[in-house]
Formats: sequence, C-alpha cells, structure tokens
Amino acid sequence: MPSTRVERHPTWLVNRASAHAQRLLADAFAASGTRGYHYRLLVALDEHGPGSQAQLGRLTGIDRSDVVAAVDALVPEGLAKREPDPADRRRNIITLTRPGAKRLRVLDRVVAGVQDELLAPLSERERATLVRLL
Amino acid sequence: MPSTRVERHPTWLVNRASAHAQRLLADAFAASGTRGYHYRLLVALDEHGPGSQAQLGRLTGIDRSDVVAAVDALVPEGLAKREPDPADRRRNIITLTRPGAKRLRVLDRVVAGVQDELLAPLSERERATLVRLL
DNA sequence: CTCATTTCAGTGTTACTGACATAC
DNA sequence: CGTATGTCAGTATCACTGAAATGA
Repeated sequence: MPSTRVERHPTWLVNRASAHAQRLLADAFAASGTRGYHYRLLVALDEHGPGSQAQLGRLTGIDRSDVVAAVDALVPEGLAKREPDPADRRRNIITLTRPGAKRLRVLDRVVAGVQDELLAPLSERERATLVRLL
Repeated sequence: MPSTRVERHPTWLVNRASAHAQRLLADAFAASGTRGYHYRLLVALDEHGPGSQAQLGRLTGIDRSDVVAAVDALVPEGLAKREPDPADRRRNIITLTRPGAKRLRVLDRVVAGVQDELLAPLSERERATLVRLL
C-alpha cells in the first residue's frame, strides 16, 4: 500500500515504469551505439517495407525532422539505404539493407531480454492483463 | 489485437502511456509555469517536511544538481524558502511556504484531472489492477 | 497557388556526469 | 583523511517548432 500521494497516482507509476524500461533499453542499446529512434525505424522498415521518410515518420510517430537525423545515422552504418524516388523527386525511399535486417534481429533479442527482465515479477496472466489495460 | 511486433511489447505500451501522461501533465502545468520537478519537490516538502536539498533529491529521485535549479525556480516565486542550516553549514534547509502549500493544492487538482482523463476508459476495478501490476 | 517532402537550426524537459569548493 | 553538500557546466535522448528550399 503506497502511503504517499504521489505513489498512488497511476501517472506516477506509469512514468517510473517507463523510465525504468527506458533506462534498461538505453543501456542495452548503448553497447551497439543504437538509440530508440534507430530501432523504431528499423522495425517499421522491416514490417512495412521501404518508404519515404515522411511515411516512416507517420508509422513510427517520430517527427519528420528527427527521422532525417536517424536515417543520417543508419545509412553510414549500412543498415539502411536512402535513394531518391524517381516517381516523386521530393521523396527519398528508405530501404532496409541485409545488414540492417541482421542488426534488427540482434536488437529484437535485446528488447526481448529487457522485456523479460522488466516483467519478471509478473505471471503470464498478469502480463496479458497489463497489456490489455494499457 | 496489435499486429506488429512493437505494439505487442509492454515496454512500448508503457512508454506510450507515459508519454501521453507526460504530455497531458506538461500541458496542464504549462499554464502556471510549473514543471514536473517543481511539483515533485512541493509534494516531498509537504509530506516529509523541511529538509536539505540532498535529502529532497533522495526523496524524489531527482539529482542533486537538478534540485538546485528547481529550488532556484521555486524560491523567487515564494513557494519555498531556502535557509542555511545553523547545525551544518554545508546544508540549506528548504521549507514549504504557505503560498507553496496553496499552489500545491491547486496542482494536486490539476494532477487529479489528468488522472481522470487518462483513466477514463478504465473501470474502478481495472484501475486498481493496473496500479497493483505496476 | 496550395500542399507535401526533406532538411536545418533551435528549444525544452528529464536525467545524468564530472568537477569544484566548502564543511563535516 | 574520507565523506557529504551545494553548485556549476556540460551531455544525451526524446519530442517538438519554425523556417527554408524543392517539387507535385
């Protein structure tokens, strides 16, 4: 039974849980120099296929201007390709490369590990309930 | 039923919920120029009484260096007092003022409003379950 | 002309790090 | 001496804003 005002607020609890998760993830990603934006973009590319930067932004909820910087980081690493769209010369088509897909699989395992660590105190049923409520 | 990999992750869901809550709170606080750190410090002062900045930092989870800046903001507004501790000249004793307590009550109502807005889709029982799981 | 896209530059909050001087 | 405190300066991520240039 949390006694203080703050500790009773779901908002507070959600924030602390999120901060905890963020910290675990950031630490896990730090080893490979990956940031959250990179992972989210790789996932979007893997699941929705190549697309323009604006499309990626809409899919991931990342602002267009931040997509630019994230793609700027992924391309030199060879994890994604940036090519002009011949059909619409405003657009760049971003494509997941083979090394990018490979890196994504590694990161997926990292995320799964953090997931398990985070949810360790919860049973299967409780996890399902949590997901449903959120 | 979320179909994509990311949307199934509790970590992701918690983050989105947290971001949503943060945004609502920041917007609600913005009108009075309050930030999250300010609210947390006021709550700590109200519930634990006066204390040194280092103690406040430990109570709230805010870094010492960030406590400095937050107190720097609260004092000129008259919401808190900063006085040297005669018993330990390294320390400043931070005290909640009457206007500070009053402001805190206003902010509490703001937080409660955000709380309700955030949890509107959940029943009483579901809210309790969520709090318990977190 | 209007709208979409990419890009750059900048802001703000939260969180953390390192260093320093002071005092216990 | 080591440790605690307050302070300052700086970094990082995520998120957002505004503006400019280009092209549909």
